[in-house]
Amino acid sequence: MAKDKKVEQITDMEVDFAQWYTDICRKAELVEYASVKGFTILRPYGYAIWENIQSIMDGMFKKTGHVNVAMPVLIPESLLKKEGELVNGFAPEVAWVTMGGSEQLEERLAFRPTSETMFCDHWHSVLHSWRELPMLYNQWCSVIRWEKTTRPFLRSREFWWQEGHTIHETAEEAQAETEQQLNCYADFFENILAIPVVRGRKTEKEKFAGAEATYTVECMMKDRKSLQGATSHYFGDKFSRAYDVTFTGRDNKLQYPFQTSWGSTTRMIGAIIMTHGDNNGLVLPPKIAPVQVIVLPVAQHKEGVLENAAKLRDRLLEAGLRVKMDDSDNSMGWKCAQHEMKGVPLRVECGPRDMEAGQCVLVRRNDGEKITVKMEDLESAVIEQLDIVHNMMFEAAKKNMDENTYEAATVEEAVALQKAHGGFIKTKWCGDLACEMAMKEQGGMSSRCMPLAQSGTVGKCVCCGKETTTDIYWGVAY
RNA sequence: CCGGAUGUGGCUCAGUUUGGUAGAGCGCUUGCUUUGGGAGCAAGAUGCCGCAGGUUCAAAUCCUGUCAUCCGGACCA
Repeated sequence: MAKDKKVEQITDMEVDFAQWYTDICRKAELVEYASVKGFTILRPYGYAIWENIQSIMDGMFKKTGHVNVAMPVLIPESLLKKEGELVNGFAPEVAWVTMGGSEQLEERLAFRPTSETMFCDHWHSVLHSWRELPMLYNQWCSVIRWEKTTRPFLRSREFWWQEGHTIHETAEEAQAETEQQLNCYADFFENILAIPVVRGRKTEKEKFAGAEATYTVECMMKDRKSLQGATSHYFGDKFSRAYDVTFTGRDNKLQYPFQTSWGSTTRMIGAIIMTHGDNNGLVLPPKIAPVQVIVLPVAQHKEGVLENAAKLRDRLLEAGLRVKMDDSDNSMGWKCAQHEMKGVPLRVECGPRDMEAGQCVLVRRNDGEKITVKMEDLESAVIEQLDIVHNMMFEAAKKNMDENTYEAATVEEAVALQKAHGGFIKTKWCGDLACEMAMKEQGGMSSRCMPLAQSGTVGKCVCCGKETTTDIYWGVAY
Protein backbone atom coordinates (compact mmCIF):
# COMPACT_ATOMS: atom_id res chain seq x y z
CA MET A 1 0.00 0.00 0.00
CA ALA A 2 1.24 3.47 -0.80
CA LYS A 3 2.44 5.13 2.33
CA ASP A 4 1.44 8.74 2.52
CA LYS A 5 3.28 11.37 4.48
CA LYS A 6 0.51 11.80 6.95
CA VAL A 7 2.50 10.56 9.88
CA GLU A 8 6.08 11.82 9.84
CA GLN A 9 8.37 9.23 8.37
CA ILE A 10 11.60 8.19 9.99
CA THR A 11 14.78 6.94 8.36
CA ASP A 12 15.33 3.18 8.63
CA MET A 13 17.94 2.35 11.24
CA GLU A 14 19.77 0.03 8.87
CA VAL A 15 20.17 2.89 6.40
CA ASP A 16 21.46 5.50 8.83
CA PHE A 17 21.32 4.80 12.54
CA ALA A 18 22.28 8.32 13.59
CA GLN A 19 19.62 9.85 11.37
CA TRP A 20 17.06 7.31 12.60
CA TYR A 21 17.83 8.38 16.16
CA THR A 22 17.51 12.07 15.37
CA ASP A 23 14.25 11.46 13.50
CA ILE A 24 12.72 9.70 16.49
CA CYS A 25 13.75 12.46 18.86
CA ARG A 26 12.07 15.06 16.71
CA LYS A 27 9.15 13.24 15.20
CA ALA A 28 7.97 11.45 18.32
CA GLU A 29 7.88 14.98 19.77
CA LEU A 30 10.36 14.29 22.53
CA VAL A 31 12.57 17.34 21.99
CA GLU A 32 12.84 20.50 19.98
CA TYR A 33 16.01 22.45 19.43
CA ALA A 34 16.36 25.73 21.28
CA SER A 35 18.12 28.72 19.75
CA VAL A 36 21.50 28.14 21.42
CA LYS A 37 23.65 25.27 20.21
CA GLY A 38 23.36 22.20 22.37
CA PHE A 39 20.31 23.35 24.27
CA THR A 40 17.05 21.51 23.82
CA ILE A 41 13.49 21.90 24.87
CA LEU A 42 12.00 18.80 26.44
CA ARG A 43 8.52 18.75 24.96
CA PRO A 44 5.54 17.50 26.96
CA TYR A 45 5.82 13.93 25.72
CA GLY A 46 9.57 13.76 26.34
CA TYR A 47 9.24 15.47 29.68
CA ALA A 48 6.49 13.06 30.72
CA ILE A 49 8.96 10.20 30.23
CA TRP A 50 11.45 12.06 32.40
CA GLU A 51 8.80 12.69 35.06
CA ASN A 52 7.99 8.99 35.21
CA ILE A 53 11.67 8.15 35.50
CA GLN A 54 12.03 10.76 38.23
CA SER A 55 9.12 9.63 40.33
CA ILE A 56 10.10 5.96 40.32
CA MET A 57 13.78 6.61 40.91
CA ASP A 58 13.09 9.21 43.55
CA GLY A 59 10.96 6.66 45.39
CA MET A 60 13.86 4.20 45.31
CA PHE A 61 16.25 6.79 46.72
CA LYS A 62 13.87 7.71 49.50
CA LYS A 63 13.39 4.10 50.49
CA THR A 64 17.08 3.98 51.35
CA GLY A 65 16.91 7.15 53.41
CA HIS A 66 17.93 9.81 50.91
CA VAL A 67 16.43 13.29 51.02
CA ASN A 68 16.18 15.91 48.32
CA VAL A 69 17.76 19.35 48.45
CA ALA A 70 18.32 22.23 46.03
CA MET A 71 21.72 23.81 45.54
CA PRO A 72 22.54 27.06 43.73
CA VAL A 73 23.28 26.99 40.04
CA LEU A 74 26.34 29.26 40.26
CA ILE A 75 29.68 28.40 41.84
CA PRO A 76 32.34 31.02 42.64
CA GLU A 77 35.57 30.30 40.79
CA SER A 78 37.63 30.16 43.97
CA LEU A 79 35.35 27.51 45.43
CA LEU A 80 35.37 25.42 42.29
CA LYS A 81 39.16 25.48 42.22
CA LYS A 82 39.72 24.01 45.66
CA GLU A 83 39.86 20.47 44.38
CA GLY A 84 42.49 20.33 41.66
CA GLU A 85 41.53 17.18 39.80
CA LEU A 86 37.90 18.14 39.54
CA VAL A 87 38.76 21.54 38.10
CA ASN A 88 41.18 20.09 35.59
CA GLY A 89 38.65 17.51 34.54
CA PHE A 90 35.90 20.02 33.94
CA ALA A 91 37.82 23.18 33.00
CA PRO A 92 37.36 22.82 29.23
CA GLU A 93 33.61 22.63 29.52
CA VAL A 94 32.67 25.13 32.22
CA ALA A 95 30.49 28.08 31.22
CA TRP A 96 31.05 31.32 33.14
CA VAL A 97 29.01 34.29 34.26
CA THR A 98 31.16 37.41 34.21
CA MET A 99 28.59 40.19 34.27
CA GLY A 100 25.84 41.08 36.74
CA GLY A 101 23.56 43.53 35.00
CA SER A 102 25.99 46.01 33.45
CA GLU A 103 28.68 45.48 36.11
CA GLN A 104 31.72 43.30 35.65
CA LEU A 105 31.81 40.76 38.51
CA GLU A 106 34.82 40.79 40.87
CA GLU A 107 34.94 37.03 40.70
CA ARG A 108 33.52 35.08 37.84
CA LEU A 109 30.89 32.46 38.56
CA ALA A 110 30.69 29.02 37.02
CA PHE A 111 27.46 27.42 35.94
CA ARG A 112 27.53 24.13 37.81
CA PRO A 113 28.85 21.27 35.67
CA THR A 114 28.28 19.11 38.78
CA SER A 115 27.74 20.10 42.39
CA GLU A 116 30.38 18.39 44.53
CA THR A 117 31.81 21.77 45.44
CA MET A 118 28.48 23.21 46.55
CA PHE A 119 27.70 20.21 48.70
CA CYS A 120 31.14 20.29 50.27
CA ASP A 121 30.92 24.00 50.94
CA HIS A 122 27.54 23.47 52.56
CA TRP A 123 28.73 20.58 54.70
CA HIS A 124 31.75 22.63 55.71
CA SER A 125 29.37 25.03 57.38
CA VAL A 126 26.71 22.71 58.80
CA LEU A 127 28.48 19.51 59.83
CA HIS A 128 29.68 19.32 63.43
CA SER A 129 29.25 15.89 64.95
CA TRP A 130 29.35 12.21 64.04
CA ARG A 131 25.76 12.12 65.30
CA GLU A 132 24.70 14.07 62.19
CA LEU A 133 26.14 11.45 59.84
CA PRO A 134 25.45 10.11 57.37
CA MET A 135 23.96 12.88 55.28
CA LEU A 136 22.23 11.29 52.30
CA TYR A 137 21.37 14.05 49.87
CA ASN A 138 20.10 14.12 46.34
CA GLN A 139 19.03 16.84 43.97
CA TRP A 140 17.11 16.93 40.70
CA CYS A 141 18.36 19.77 38.54
CA SER A 142 20.05 20.65 35.30
CA VAL A 143 23.76 21.21 34.77
CA ILE A 144 25.76 22.92 32.06
CA ARG A 145 28.76 21.53 30.24
CA TRP A 146 30.06 23.31 27.15
CA GLU A 147 30.29 20.31 24.85
CA LYS A 148 31.67 20.66 21.35
CA THR A 149 29.59 18.03 19.64
CA THR A 150 25.98 17.90 20.72
CA ARG A 151 23.11 15.48 20.16
CA PRO A 152 19.69 15.38 21.78
CA PHE A 153 19.75 13.43 25.09
CA LEU A 154 23.17 11.90 24.41
CA ARG A 155 25.34 14.98 24.66
CA SER A 156 23.88 18.40 25.24
CA ARG A 157 25.20 21.55 26.86
CA GLU A 158 22.43 21.53 29.38
CA PHE A 159 20.98 18.29 30.64
CA TRP A 160 18.66 17.28 33.42
CA TRP A 161 19.77 14.78 35.99
CA GLN A 162 19.81 13.74 39.58
CA GLU A 163 23.02 13.95 41.53
CA GLY A 164 23.25 12.15 44.84
CA HIS A 165 25.86 13.32 47.33
CA THR A 166 26.47 11.64 50.64
CA ILE A 167 28.94 11.88 53.51
CA HIS A 168 29.65 9.16 55.99
CA GLU A 169 31.55 8.56 59.16
CA THR A 170 33.60 5.68 57.81
CA ALA A 171 35.16 4.62 54.54
CA GLU A 172 33.37 1.28 54.68
CA GLU A 173 30.02 2.95 55.01
CA ALA A 174 30.72 5.22 52.05
CA GLN A 175 31.92 2.31 49.96
CA ALA A 176 28.74 0.42 50.79
CA GLU A 177 26.71 3.45 49.73
CA THR A 178 28.57 3.64 46.42
CA GLU A 179 27.81 -0.01 45.77
CA GLN A 180 24.20 0.26 46.93
CA GLN A 181 23.50 3.12 44.54
CA LEU A 182 25.19 1.34 41.65
CA ASN A 183 22.90 -1.62 42.27
CA CYS A 184 19.96 0.73 42.54
CA TYR A 185 20.75 2.02 39.04
CA ALA A 186 21.22 -1.50 37.69
CA ASP A 187 17.83 -2.50 39.11
CA PHE A 188 16.23 0.59 37.66
CA PHE A 189 17.66 -0.04 34.20
CA GLU A 190 16.67 -3.67 34.12
CA ASN A 191 13.35 -3.65 35.94
CA ILE A 192 11.99 -0.28 34.90
CA LEU A 193 13.65 0.57 31.58
CA ALA A 194 14.02 -3.05 30.42
CA ILE A 195 17.66 -2.33 29.58
CA PRO A 196 20.20 -4.97 30.61
CA VAL A 197 23.46 -3.62 32.02
CA VAL A 198 26.98 -4.68 32.86
CA ARG A 199 27.96 -3.43 36.30
CA GLY A 200 31.58 -2.58 36.59
CA ARG A 201 34.37 -0.32 37.64
CA LYS A 202 35.99 2.32 35.46
CA THR A 203 39.73 2.36 34.84
CA GLU A 204 41.93 5.17 36.19
CA LYS A 205 41.78 6.79 32.77
CA GLU A 206 38.00 6.73 32.54
CA LYS A 207 37.06 7.50 36.12
CA PHE A 208 35.47 10.71 37.33
CA ALA A 209 37.93 13.55 37.95
CA GLY A 210 38.65 13.56 41.66
CA ALA A 211 37.13 10.19 42.50
CA GLU A 212 38.95 7.32 44.14
CA ALA A 213 36.79 4.83 42.31
CA THR A 214 34.07 5.19 39.68
CA TYR A 215 31.47 2.53 39.01
CA THR A 216 29.19 2.33 36.02
CA VAL A 217 26.31 0.50 34.46
CA GLU A 218 27.12 -0.02 30.77
CA CYS A 219 24.43 -0.70 28.19
CA MET A 220 24.56 -1.80 24.57
CA MET A 221 22.59 0.02 21.92
CA LYS A 222 21.07 -1.53 18.81
CA ASP A 223 23.99 -0.31 16.69
CA ARG A 224 26.24 -2.20 19.12
CA LYS A 225 27.86 0.88 20.50
CA SER A 226 28.00 1.14 24.24
CA LEU A 227 26.56 3.80 26.45
CA GLN A 228 27.24 4.54 30.07
CA GLY A 229 23.85 4.50 31.73
CA ALA A 230 24.61 5.86 35.16
CA THR A 231 27.56 6.23 37.49
CA SER A 232 28.45 5.95 41.16
CA HIS A 233 31.63 7.33 42.70
CA TYR A 234 33.57 6.72 45.88
CA PHE A 235 35.58 9.77 46.91
CA GLY A 236 37.25 8.64 50.09
CA ASP A 237 38.03 11.75 52.13
CA LYS A 238 39.62 13.58 49.22
CA PHE A 239 36.96 16.21 48.82
CA SER A 240 36.33 16.66 52.50
CA ARG A 241 40.04 17.41 52.96
CA ALA A 242 40.08 19.78 49.98
CA TYR A 243 37.02 21.65 51.25
CA ASP A 244 37.79 21.28 54.93
CA VAL A 245 34.65 19.38 55.83
CA THR A 246 35.14 18.05 59.35
CA PHE A 247 33.23 16.59 62.27
CA THR A 248 33.96 15.65 65.82
CA GLY A 249 34.11 11.86 66.01
CA ARG A 250 33.10 9.37 68.66
CA ASP A 251 36.68 9.67 69.95
CA ASN A 252 36.22 13.44 70.39
CA LYS A 253 38.77 14.09 67.66
CA LEU A 254 38.27 16.15 64.54
CA GLN A 255 37.80 13.89 61.51
CA TYR A 256 37.20 14.06 57.79
CA PRO A 257 34.06 12.28 56.56
CA PHE A 258 33.99 9.94 53.57
CA GLN A 259 31.98 10.89 50.56
CA THR A 260 30.14 9.51 47.54
CA SER A 261 28.29 10.89 44.56
CA TRP A 262 26.17 9.21 41.93
CA GLY A 263 24.19 10.42 38.97
CA SER A 264 21.91 9.58 36.11
CA THR A 265 20.62 11.86 33.41
CA THR A 266 18.12 12.46 30.63
CA ARG A 267 20.60 10.48 28.58
CA MET A 268 18.61 7.48 29.78
CA ILE A 269 15.92 8.55 27.32
CA GLY A 270 18.52 8.26 24.56
CA ALA A 271 19.33 4.78 25.86
CA ILE A 272 15.65 3.84 25.74
CA ILE A 273 15.38 5.02 22.13
CA MET A 274 18.48 3.15 20.96
CA THR A 275 17.83 -0.01 22.97
CA HIS A 276 14.19 -0.56 22.10
CA GLY A 277 13.26 1.56 19.09
CA ASP A 278 12.55 0.16 15.63
CA ASN A 279 11.81 1.39 12.13
CA ASN A 280 8.25 2.26 13.07
CA GLY A 281 9.53 4.59 15.77
CA LEU A 282 9.85 4.65 19.50
CA VAL A 283 9.14 1.61 21.67
CA LEU A 284 8.66 2.61 25.28
CA PRO A 285 9.06 0.38 28.32
CA PRO A 286 5.57 0.17 29.87
CA LYS A 287 6.66 1.36 33.30
CA ILE A 288 7.78 4.79 32.09
CA ALA A 289 5.54 5.24 29.05
CA PRO A 290 3.47 8.45 29.41
CA VAL A 291 0.64 6.58 27.72
CA GLN A 292 0.67 2.86 28.50
CA VAL A 293 -2.48 1.98 26.62
CA ILE A 294 -4.11 3.71 23.67
CA VAL A 295 -7.73 2.83 23.11
CA LEU A 296 -8.79 2.98 19.46
CA PRO A 297 -12.49 2.82 18.71
CA VAL A 298 -12.90 1.14 15.33
CA ALA A 299 -15.57 2.48 13.01
CA GLN A 300 -16.31 5.02 15.70
CA HIS A 301 -19.18 6.63 13.80
CA LYS A 302 -21.26 3.51 14.33
CA GLU A 303 -23.82 3.30 17.07
CA GLY A 304 -22.38 2.81 20.53
CA VAL A 305 -18.73 2.31 19.54
CA LEU A 306 -17.39 5.53 21.04
CA GLU A 307 -19.37 5.12 24.23
CA ASN A 308 -18.10 1.57 24.58
CA ALA A 309 -14.48 2.61 23.95
CA ALA A 310 -14.78 5.38 26.51
CA LYS A 311 -16.03 2.83 29.01
CA LEU A 312 -13.04 0.61 28.31
CA ARG A 313 -10.74 3.58 28.78
CA ASP A 314 -12.39 4.49 32.07
CA ARG A 315 -12.11 0.96 33.34
CA LEU A 316 -8.39 0.93 32.58
CA LEU A 317 -7.92 4.34 34.20
CA GLU A 318 -9.76 2.98 37.22
CA ALA A 319 -7.27 0.09 37.26
CA GLY A 320 -4.50 2.67 37.72
CA LEU A 321 -3.09 2.63 34.19
CA ARG A 322 -2.05 5.60 32.06
CA VAL A 323 -4.58 5.43 29.25
CA LYS A 324 -5.78 7.60 26.40
CA MET A 325 -8.44 7.15 23.78
CA ASP A 326 -7.95 8.46 20.26
CA ASP A 327 -11.36 9.49 18.98
CA SER A 328 -9.98 11.94 16.41
CA ASP A 329 -11.44 11.51 12.94
CA ASN A 330 -8.15 10.34 11.46
CA SER A 331 -8.27 6.98 9.72
CA MET A 332 -7.57 3.76 11.61
CA GLY A 333 -4.29 3.31 9.77
CA TRP A 334 -3.12 6.78 10.62
CA LYS A 335 -3.88 6.30 14.29
CA CYS A 336 -2.08 2.97 14.41
CA ALA A 337 1.00 4.43 12.78
CA GLN A 338 0.94 7.52 14.95
CA HIS A 339 0.77 5.73 18.28
CA GLU A 340 3.31 3.17 17.15
CA MET A 341 5.70 5.97 16.34
CA LYS A 342 5.22 7.43 19.78
CA GLY A 343 5.99 4.06 21.32
CA VAL A 344 2.75 3.36 23.18
CA PRO A 345 3.30 -0.19 24.53
CA LEU A 346 -0.22 -1.51 24.08
CA ARG A 347 -3.19 -0.73 21.87
CA VAL A 348 -6.76 -1.71 22.58
CA GLU A 349 -9.03 -1.94 19.53
CA CYS A 350 -12.75 -2.34 19.79
CA GLY A 351 -15.29 -2.02 16.99
CA PRO A 352 -18.82 -3.16 16.24
CA ARG A 353 -17.83 -6.75 15.45
CA ASP A 354 -15.89 -7.00 18.70
CA MET A 355 -18.76 -5.53 20.63
CA GLU A 356 -21.08 -8.09 19.19
CA ALA A 357 -18.69 -10.85 20.19
CA GLY A 358 -18.16 -9.31 23.62
CA GLN A 359 -14.43 -8.94 23.09
CA CYS A 360 -11.66 -6.50 22.23
CA VAL A 361 -8.26 -6.81 20.63
CA LEU A 362 -4.95 -5.99 22.30
CA VAL A 363 -1.95 -5.22 20.10
CA ARG A 364 1.58 -5.21 21.46
CA ARG A 365 3.89 -2.45 20.21
CA ASN A 366 7.09 -4.43 20.55
CA ASP A 367 6.16 -7.32 18.26
CA GLY A 368 2.78 -6.39 16.76
CA GLU A 369 1.11 -9.47 18.22
CA LYS A 370 -2.69 -9.30 18.45
CA ILE A 371 -4.51 -10.89 21.36
CA THR A 372 -8.28 -11.21 21.52
CA VAL A 373 -9.67 -10.95 25.03
CA LYS A 374 -13.12 -11.07 26.56
CA MET A 375 -14.43 -7.64 27.36
CA GLU A 376 -14.85 -8.52 31.03
CA ASP A 377 -11.21 -9.62 31.35
CA LEU A 378 -9.83 -6.36 29.96
CA GLU A 379 -8.03 -5.04 33.04
CA SER A 380 -6.26 -8.25 33.95
CA ALA A 381 -5.37 -8.97 30.32
CA VAL A 382 -3.90 -5.51 29.80
CA ILE A 383 -1.88 -5.65 32.99
CA GLU A 384 -0.62 -9.08 32.01
CA GLN A 385 0.31 -7.95 28.50
CA LEU A 386 2.16 -4.88 29.76
CA ASP A 387 4.20 -7.19 31.92
CA ILE A 388 4.86 -9.46 28.95
CA VAL A 389 5.89 -6.49 26.83
CA HIS A 390 8.40 -5.42 29.47
CA ASN A 391 9.87 -8.90 29.69
CA MET A 392 10.05 -9.35 25.95
CA MET A 393 11.77 -6.01 25.56
CA PHE A 394 14.29 -6.90 28.23
CA GLU A 395 14.98 -10.31 26.72
CA ALA A 396 15.45 -8.87 23.23
CA ALA A 397 17.90 -6.28 24.55
CA LYS A 398 19.70 -8.92 26.60
CA LYS A 399 20.02 -11.11 23.55
CA ASN A 400 21.50 -8.22 21.60
CA MET A 401 24.02 -7.59 24.36
CA ASP A 402 24.95 -11.23 24.93
CA GLU A 403 25.25 -12.07 21.26
CA ASN A 404 27.48 -9.09 20.69
CA THR A 405 29.87 -9.67 23.54
CA TYR A 406 33.05 -11.29 22.23
CA GLU A 407 36.21 -12.54 23.83
CA ALA A 408 39.61 -11.67 22.43
CA ALA A 409 43.15 -12.68 23.40
CA THR A 410 45.14 -10.15 21.40
CA VAL A 411 44.77 -6.56 20.25
CA GLU A 412 44.59 -7.71 16.61
CA GLU A 413 41.80 -10.10 17.45
CA ALA A 414 39.95 -7.43 19.43
CA VAL A 415 40.27 -4.90 16.63
CA ALA A 416 39.07 -7.41 14.04
CA LEU A 417 36.07 -8.37 16.16
CA GLN A 418 35.20 -4.76 16.85
CA LYS A 419 35.40 -3.92 13.16
CA ALA A 420 33.32 -6.91 12.13
CA HIS A 421 30.63 -6.88 14.81
CA GLY A 422 30.95 -3.89 17.13
CA GLY A 423 29.73 -4.72 20.60
CA PHE A 424 31.68 -5.45 23.76
CA ILE A 425 35.07 -7.07 23.49
CA LYS A 426 35.98 -8.89 26.66
CA THR A 427 39.67 -9.41 27.40
CA LYS A 428 42.24 -9.65 30.16
CA TRP A 429 44.04 -6.44 31.02
CA CYS A 430 47.17 -5.82 33.07
CA GLY A 431 46.02 -2.44 34.36
CA ASP A 432 48.63 -0.46 32.46
CA LEU A 433 47.59 2.84 30.85
CA ALA A 434 49.83 2.15 27.85
CA CYS A 435 47.89 -0.99 27.02
CA GLU A 436 44.61 0.90 27.37
CA MET A 437 45.87 3.61 25.03
CA ALA A 438 46.96 1.01 22.50
CA MET A 439 43.41 -0.33 22.30
CA LYS A 440 42.18 3.19 21.68
CA GLU A 441 44.76 3.96 19.02
CA GLN A 442 44.60 0.67 17.18
CA GLY A 443 40.93 -0.17 17.56
CA GLY A 444 39.16 3.08 18.38
CA MET A 445 37.87 1.38 21.53
CA SER A 446 37.80 2.72 25.04
CA SER A 447 37.63 0.59 28.13
CA ARG A 448 34.03 0.39 29.24
CA CYS A 449 34.48 -1.23 32.60
CA MET A 450 36.01 -4.00 34.64
CA PRO A 451 32.87 -6.01 35.40
CA LEU A 452 32.10 -6.60 39.07
CA ALA A 453 31.48 -10.23 38.13
CA GLN A 454 35.13 -11.18 37.60
CA SER A 455 35.94 -14.68 36.40
CA GLY A 456 38.99 -14.93 38.63
CA THR A 457 40.85 -16.90 35.97
CA VAL A 458 44.44 -16.09 35.06
CA GLY A 459 45.17 -14.97 31.53
CA LYS A 460 47.36 -12.74 29.44
CA CYS A 461 46.85 -9.00 29.01
CA VAL A 462 45.31 -8.39 25.62
CA CYS A 463 48.08 -5.97 24.77
CA CYS A 464 51.37 -6.70 26.57
CA GLY A 465 50.75 -10.35 27.37
CA LYS A 466 51.51 -9.95 31.08
CA GLU A 467 49.69 -12.42 33.34
CA THR A 468 46.66 -11.02 35.12
CA THR A 469 43.23 -12.01 36.39
CA THR A 470 41.44 -8.78 35.51
CA ASP A 471 38.55 -9.06 33.04
CA ILE A 472 37.68 -5.89 31.16
CA TYR A 473 35.16 -4.83 28.52
CA TRP A 474 36.05 -2.63 25.56
CA GLY A 475 33.75 -0.88 23.14
CA VAL A 476 32.99 2.14 21.01
CA ALA A 477 31.07 4.46 23.25
CA TYR A 478 28.56 7.24 22.84
C1' C B 1 37.72 22.13 17.52
C1' C B 2 38.62 19.88 12.16
C1' G B 3 36.27 18.12 7.51
C1' G B 4 31.77 17.58 4.49
C1' A B 5 26.59 18.95 3.77
C1' U B 6 22.28 21.92 4.80
C1' G B 7 19.03 26.30 6.23
C1' U B 8 12.74 28.73 1.44
C1' G B 9 4.90 28.29 4.95
C1' G B 10 3.78 23.27 10.25
C1' C B 11 6.59 19.03 7.28
C1' U B 12 9.40 17.32 2.76
C1' C B 13 11.52 19.90 -0.93
C1' A B 14 11.92 22.78 -6.08
C1' G B 15 13.73 27.59 -7.42
C1' U B 16 20.22 29.75 -6.61
C1' U B 17 24.44 27.72 -12.08
C1' U B 18 22.57 32.57 -15.78
C1' G B 19 19.86 38.45 -10.13
C1' G B 20 13.92 40.71 -12.45
C1' U B 21 7.04 40.83 -7.96
C1' A B 22 7.63 33.39 -3.79
C1' G B 23 6.41 27.72 -5.90
C1' A B 24 4.71 22.33 -5.33
C1' G B 25 3.10 18.11 -2.53
C1' C B 26 1.62 16.89 2.18
C1' G B 27 -0.30 18.98 6.66
C1' C B 28 -3.74 22.98 8.67
C1' U B 29 -9.06 25.46 8.64
C1' U B 30 -14.39 24.91 7.04
C1' G B 31 -18.19 21.81 4.81
C1' C B 32 -19.90 17.16 2.89
C1' U B 33 -18.79 12.00 2.12
C1' U B 34 -15.79 8.08 4.27
C1' U B 35 -13.90 4.93 8.46
C1' G B 36 -11.43 -3.09 10.80
C1' G B 37 -3.79 -0.43 8.95
C1' G B 38 -1.16 5.77 6.56
C1' A B 39 -9.25 8.12 3.00
C1' G B 40 -12.09 11.35 -1.09
C1' C B 41 -14.21 15.94 -3.07
C1' A B 42 -14.80 21.29 -2.68
C1' A B 43 -13.46 26.01 -0.81
C1' G B 44 -9.82 28.70 2.20
C1' A B 45 -5.59 30.50 5.32
C1' U B 46 -0.46 30.41 6.14
C1' G B 47 6.58 33.13 3.76
C1' C B 48 11.39 39.00 7.90
C1' C B 49 13.81 32.57 1.58
C1' G B 50 18.26 31.36 9.26
C1' C B 51 20.42 36.32 10.85
C1' A B 52 23.61 40.80 9.82
C1' G B 53 26.30 43.61 6.52
C1' G B 54 27.88 44.53 1.31
C1' U B 55 27.45 44.77 -4.35
C1' U B 56 23.29 46.28 -7.65
C1' C B 57 18.22 50.22 -10.61
C1' A B 58 16.86 45.31 -8.56
C1' A B 59 19.15 39.83 -4.14
C1' A B 60 16.06 33.56 -2.00
C1' U B 61 19.80 33.85 -6.03
C1' C B 62 26.31 37.20 -6.10
C1' C B 63 30.16 38.61 -1.95
C1' U B 64 31.63 38.86 3.46
C1' G B 65 30.56 37.65 8.27
C1' U B 66 27.66 35.11 11.70
C1' C B 67 24.12 31.61 13.99
C1' A B 68 21.94 26.91 13.90
C1' U B 69 21.18 21.78 12.30
C1' C B 70 22.81 17.06 10.15
C1' C B 71 26.84 13.41 8.95
C1' G B 72 31.97 11.92 9.99
C1' G B 73 36.37 12.63 13.06
C1' A B 74 39.01 14.59 17.39
C1' C B 75 37.68 15.70 22.38
C1' C B 76 34.74 14.58 26.45
C1' A B 77 32.40 12.82 34.35
